[in-house]
Amino acid sequence: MDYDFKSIESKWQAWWAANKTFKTVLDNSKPKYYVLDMFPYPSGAGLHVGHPLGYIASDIFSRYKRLTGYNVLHPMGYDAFGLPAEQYAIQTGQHPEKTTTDNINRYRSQLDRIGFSYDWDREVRTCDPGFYKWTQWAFLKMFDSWYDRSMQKARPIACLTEHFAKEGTAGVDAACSQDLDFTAKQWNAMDEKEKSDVLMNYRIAYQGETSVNWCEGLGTVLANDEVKDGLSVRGGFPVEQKKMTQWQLRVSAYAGRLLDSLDKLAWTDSLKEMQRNWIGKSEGCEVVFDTVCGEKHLPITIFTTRVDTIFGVTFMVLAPESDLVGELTTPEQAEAVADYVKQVKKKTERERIAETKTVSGVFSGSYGINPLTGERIPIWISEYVLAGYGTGAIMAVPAHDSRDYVFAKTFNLPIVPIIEGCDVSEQSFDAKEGKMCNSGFLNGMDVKEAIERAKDYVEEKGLGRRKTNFRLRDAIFSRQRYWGEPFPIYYKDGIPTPLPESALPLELPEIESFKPAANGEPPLSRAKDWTYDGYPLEKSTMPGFAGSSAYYLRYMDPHNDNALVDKDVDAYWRDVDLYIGGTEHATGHLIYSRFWNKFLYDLGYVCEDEPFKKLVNQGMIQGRSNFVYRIVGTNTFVSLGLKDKYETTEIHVDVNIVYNDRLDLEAFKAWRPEYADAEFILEDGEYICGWAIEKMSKSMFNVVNPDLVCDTYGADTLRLYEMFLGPLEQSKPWDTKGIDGVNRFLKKFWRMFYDRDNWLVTDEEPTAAELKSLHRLIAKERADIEAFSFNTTISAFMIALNELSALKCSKRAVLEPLVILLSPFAPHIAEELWHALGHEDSVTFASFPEYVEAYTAEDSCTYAVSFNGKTRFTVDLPKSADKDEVEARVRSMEQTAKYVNGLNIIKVIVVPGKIVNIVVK
RNA sequence: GCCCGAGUGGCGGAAUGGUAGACGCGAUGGACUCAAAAUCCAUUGUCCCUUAAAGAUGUGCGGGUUCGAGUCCCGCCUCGGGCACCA
Repeated sequence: MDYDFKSIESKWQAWWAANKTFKTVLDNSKPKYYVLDMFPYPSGAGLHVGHPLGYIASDIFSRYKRLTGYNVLHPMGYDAFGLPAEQYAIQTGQHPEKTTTDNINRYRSQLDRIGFSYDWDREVRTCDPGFYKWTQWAFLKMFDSWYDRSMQKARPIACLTEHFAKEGTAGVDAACSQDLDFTAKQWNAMDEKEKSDVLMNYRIAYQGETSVNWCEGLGTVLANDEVKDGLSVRGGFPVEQKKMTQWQLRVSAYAGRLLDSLDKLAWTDSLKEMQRNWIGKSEGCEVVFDTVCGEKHLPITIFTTRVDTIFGVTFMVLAPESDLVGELTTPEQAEAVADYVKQVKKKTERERIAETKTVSGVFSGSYGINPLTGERIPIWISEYVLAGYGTGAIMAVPAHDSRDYVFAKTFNLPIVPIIEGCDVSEQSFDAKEGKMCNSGFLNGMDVKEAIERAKDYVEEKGLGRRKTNFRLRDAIFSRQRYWGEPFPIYYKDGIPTPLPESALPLELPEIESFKPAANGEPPLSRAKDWTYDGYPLEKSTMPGFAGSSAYYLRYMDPHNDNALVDKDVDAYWRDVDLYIGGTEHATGHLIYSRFWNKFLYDLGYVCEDEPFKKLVNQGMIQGRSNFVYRIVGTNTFVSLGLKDKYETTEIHVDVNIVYNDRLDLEAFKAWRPEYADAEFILEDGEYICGWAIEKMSKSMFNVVNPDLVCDTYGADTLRLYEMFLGPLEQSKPWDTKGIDGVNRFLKKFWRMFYDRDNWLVTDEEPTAAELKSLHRLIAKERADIEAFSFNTTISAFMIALNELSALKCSKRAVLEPLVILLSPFAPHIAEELWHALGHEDSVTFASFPEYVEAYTAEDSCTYAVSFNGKTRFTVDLPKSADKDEVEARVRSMEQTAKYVNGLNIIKVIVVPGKIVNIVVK
């Protein structure tokens, strides 16, 4: 009987589905293990071989964990709201729900062919009202919460209103958009609208005016991570800065905690570093500078991390968007300033990025007073200072900051060095090292010491205070789109009012066209009766990251209609033990999800404050494109090795008609009508194609569909091969070159059991050599899987199989454990053989075999053998050997005899466990 | 510019500081076959050499530590990724 993967794979896939083999239930008698994949956005293109890479790895790990006694939660679902479906809807008029469902079905059938052990009863779709009910619910909770900085947690807004009614803002330390100051009396005198406006300043989900990335092409605002180089990531439309009122999430309130708890996560250092950079903590100082604008005095606050350089301040700079610009511009400069501000506003984000090297700015006409020296310094306005960071105003120290330096050089402002011996004639001295000079009481101090001393001084004299700033901004949470979660908010007399929980889910209404409505209004303004209780409902929808922020919690309890997740269920599954996905979500989903989880944790809805304990980033699978070379002006194609003899054009050719870089000529002729009468110049009778590593995409004709691999080699081979390709984390090109190797391995494995029509397995006792192979493999597999080194696990399997097949070992006592060992990697063939061995239950429920120390122990250590101090060779000797035994062994070795041939051994020195030195003459 | 990560045969890639190149692909030779496919066996870093033995050399470059370095340290080069006026 041959290894017939087709019938085996479809048979067991059907059997698993019928028996619900992978159904997971809460089981307090077993330890839990939660393995999660980043759920896919079901795009119209379907899966290519790169997508399943992480899914295969997580599936192997899930199956392995089940074999080692864990109750494993391993679910899958779809991130189904989003722009592409909507763009497609706008172009074709098809309802996004329909295309999304179609795409999901396609994904599902592709996933099913690979033999994943998902519990499909737990599937979630973010566009399903039963799911987005809980996205909306979480939003309502955020709307109804504020962040108490003194307690470092989110609390119900009711606590805050109570406090306001009694004491006003006194004693409130809240994360807010703007520092407010009012008394209880003032608060109590406010009307509904005023109170609503005040509370917006504190809510965790709030509405506020902000400078947003407006994308005209898409008709919506975008988050920073949806914009790259001034273009939208989806669609590549230009993006400009615009002030708009938008729903936002006060993610910035959590910046400190998001940063601190990174330390306890088992994520890669590079990913943690990315998040650290994104959060961007900088510890410094706010300092108040008095300013003189004509007759007017106006104190302005700046932020700096280098207070120590305050004696080197020679000017100040305001961001063009800063409110202070208006206040500090003198009449003489008014026109110049207005021109400049107008000019800056006109520029798109893209142009601003492109022009970072050119320096621009204008003098405001006002002066600041250095609080330490009393010196009068000019105040400038320049776009190199950002309105959104710090206070939008800086003190400039050109001698020790490269940006200030360039500015000073351009506008001829003085440069005063305050660190001994530094040369600032060509460039600034930015390093935090050296001794201070020209700096009053700081003179002679080391820079690091001076920073601390200066901060103390500023605080003692009441000139400012220590301050930690973060780069992390609040997340803009509304999108002017249709295909997303509606906000559970209506406007009662203009006051944003939350829907009652009982009204959730607020379902997306049907509309006729998905285009933005007139004057930039969101598509939902086309909906009839988009009202609640007679009042208009919010018309924007939530962004893509809303639905993906807490989906891992919903998998725990997907059918619960009364809670996002039941308390007891959450207490069992707790958090994701292993999360597998790409690095592209480092500063998007993975930040928002952590924020969302911490918020739910603060309110007591979940029991862990971090959602993803361990995170593994699978690399990207790149495409390997193939080229043919057409001789210019002909329909003749020349093979790679001969192409330099002709003038040729390089043309992408479908990789599916190329095998090991050899072109299938007939398939090529059939590929496109214009090639039907193509002619070829071959080398050695073959057409060799050129190749290049590129992104896997339709336009490069390098997309490899996993279905095709399943057809030709089977899912087990696909799974093994994707893992065998190299380390999981590494990006690598898809190249089918080596796939025959793992396929051969499976065939060979099969032949241990079947020889044509004969069942070979016997009940004989295995020999010591056979047991050695088996037990070494078990030990290796356990260690390697735990370390996510799947490629070496497969190598070890191949070695063991070669050894055992050389021994013609078809003994049940050896093969049965081998089947279990193979089952995480190649579940179909393992299931087939497991049943052939007489088991009725799935191999899923078997136990991972134990290894016996005696067969696996490494009991030798390596000695370096040297002659007169020069090492000649090394030798492995038993660890147990004593000094004399080692000496005797080494003296008797053939190699020793070779090196001392014709010489006398004077003395042998043995350093236990390390060196044997033989002194010769 | 700043912060990570990586450089090993024809290729993908292995190597707790201890025989570099495991395992796989490819290639070459052979067995089986009318033939092919499949399968099996052998060889396969480079150089010197007709071949072999034997040797030399060899993990991006230059130094260092060590009896011993792909691995650790210092200084470069190249490639990949992230951030990018964040004061």
